[in-house]
Amino acid sequence: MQKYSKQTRILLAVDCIIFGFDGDTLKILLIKRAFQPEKDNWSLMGGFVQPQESLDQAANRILKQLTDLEGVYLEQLHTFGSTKRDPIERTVSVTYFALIDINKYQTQLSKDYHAEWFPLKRFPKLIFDQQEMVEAAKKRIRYKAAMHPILFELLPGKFTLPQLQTLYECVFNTQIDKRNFSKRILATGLLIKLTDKDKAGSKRGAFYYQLNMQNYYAKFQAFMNFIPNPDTLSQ
Amino acid sequence: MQKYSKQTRILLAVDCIIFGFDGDTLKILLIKRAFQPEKDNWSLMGGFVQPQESLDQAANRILKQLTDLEGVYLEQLHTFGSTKRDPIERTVSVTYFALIDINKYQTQLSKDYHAEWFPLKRFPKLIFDQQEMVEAAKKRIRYKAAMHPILFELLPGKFTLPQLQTLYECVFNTQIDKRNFSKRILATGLLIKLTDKDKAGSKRGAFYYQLNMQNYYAKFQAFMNFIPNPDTLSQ
DNA sequence: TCAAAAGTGTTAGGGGTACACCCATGT
DNA sequence: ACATGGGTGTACCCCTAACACTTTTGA
Repeated sequence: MQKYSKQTRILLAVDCIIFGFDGDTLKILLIKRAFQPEKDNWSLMGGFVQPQESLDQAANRILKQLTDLEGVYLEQLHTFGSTKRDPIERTVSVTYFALIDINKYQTQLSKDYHAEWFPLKRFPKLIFDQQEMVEAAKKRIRYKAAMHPILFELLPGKFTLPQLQTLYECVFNTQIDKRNFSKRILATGLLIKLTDKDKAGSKRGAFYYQLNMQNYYAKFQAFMNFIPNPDTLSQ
Repeated sequence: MQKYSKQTRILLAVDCIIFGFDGDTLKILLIKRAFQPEKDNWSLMGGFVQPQESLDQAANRILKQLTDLEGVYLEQLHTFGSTKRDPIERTVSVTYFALIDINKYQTQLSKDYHAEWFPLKRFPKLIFDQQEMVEAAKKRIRYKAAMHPILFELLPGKFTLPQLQTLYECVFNTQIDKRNFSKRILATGLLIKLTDKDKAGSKRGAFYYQLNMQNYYAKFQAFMNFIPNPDTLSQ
């Protein structure tokens, strides 16, 4: 027996929801689709899974194609497989979301794909069921950021507390008291205060911080309190 | 243009991690694989995705095939797609986990598939990468149960507090003080105390409770406190 | 009457939230 | 000098965790 002979093979794609933060607003990176159907309409960056690559490899390849970035935070989100998603031919799509430092993004690469950043609160209609994908990604990022320190992936290596707070406020669409916020964040031991300041945002300037990588990896499981002394809750 | 002509189609399977709770131990339901490769070895229940069904439909079909149950808690977990997972032919597997009331499971159906319940702490070696799938499911169930009242799906309609506590202790592999546990659980408003008792577990008997479905649906988002007044964190 | 599990209340401490003022600096 | 955003401390309250005894009843 060499093959599962009677079974149907299906087209498999990967679509990436790419998040960035410009200091003010959470954004997603969209492209103009280059081929039919829905040519020239706004779409997530995606591509078909190739025979010799894993899903994670496909996602990384697709992300690199558009952003030229490697080693960024990329996590599988959900697989969408309703039979009519793509009108041309049934295609199952495995979605990933990426968190990138928007400053590392090379603007010129956008041209090849006619890519643009759009605020998460106001972006164009997307093809197929991609609207639903973005919604799922938004939920997941909130969900995860509520318990794990993933939002740092959206910031440069050096950042200020006001920047970080704005990011949290964006993601959770809420207002946070800065005194409580800084206490809480600093109490995690995740941050190292640097000696220099960012003078861009104000006259006085705000101190830069960077991640304490030891604590960061150790505490990635973080913030849980429903169950006393659980065995593991990580991931 | 009628097809994405140059792309490779891939075999797509669904595998289900089926959890049950017998009052004492968390268990998973495994079958003896009926065909090559790995014939007669222990495996998750799975099957290929058919051309005219969605992934959710495939998962429900597969679950029903083995358990005859419908409408049970079933959630997509993760999609496994390394190229060498299945030695015969590349197969991407979308995994789902199911939480079922073990009492509703019809033992006789097991015979067709040579199915058996195994304690999550000690189950046989599984085929391919299914060990990893079970690990992922275990993590996910803990993760989710820490914040959402999903464990009720593993219990019958009427259950006692000691039963519920044992279940939590199993899932999180920890010991919980019963006074604090009952206070916390009852404070959620999710439970309705019934007038009759379960006399099976003790001489005195323990009161039955059932879910308050209004509150259950309303509070499914539950237990979060990192961010004050978040917009939404549901899922 | 004894063993085994169910059920219940109090206290102390820590963490969270609410809240207001001073500081540094560029214009 | 003043406007703008950065930075810090305290008090109160609630929630959590720790902890022990009584009740019921079948054997």
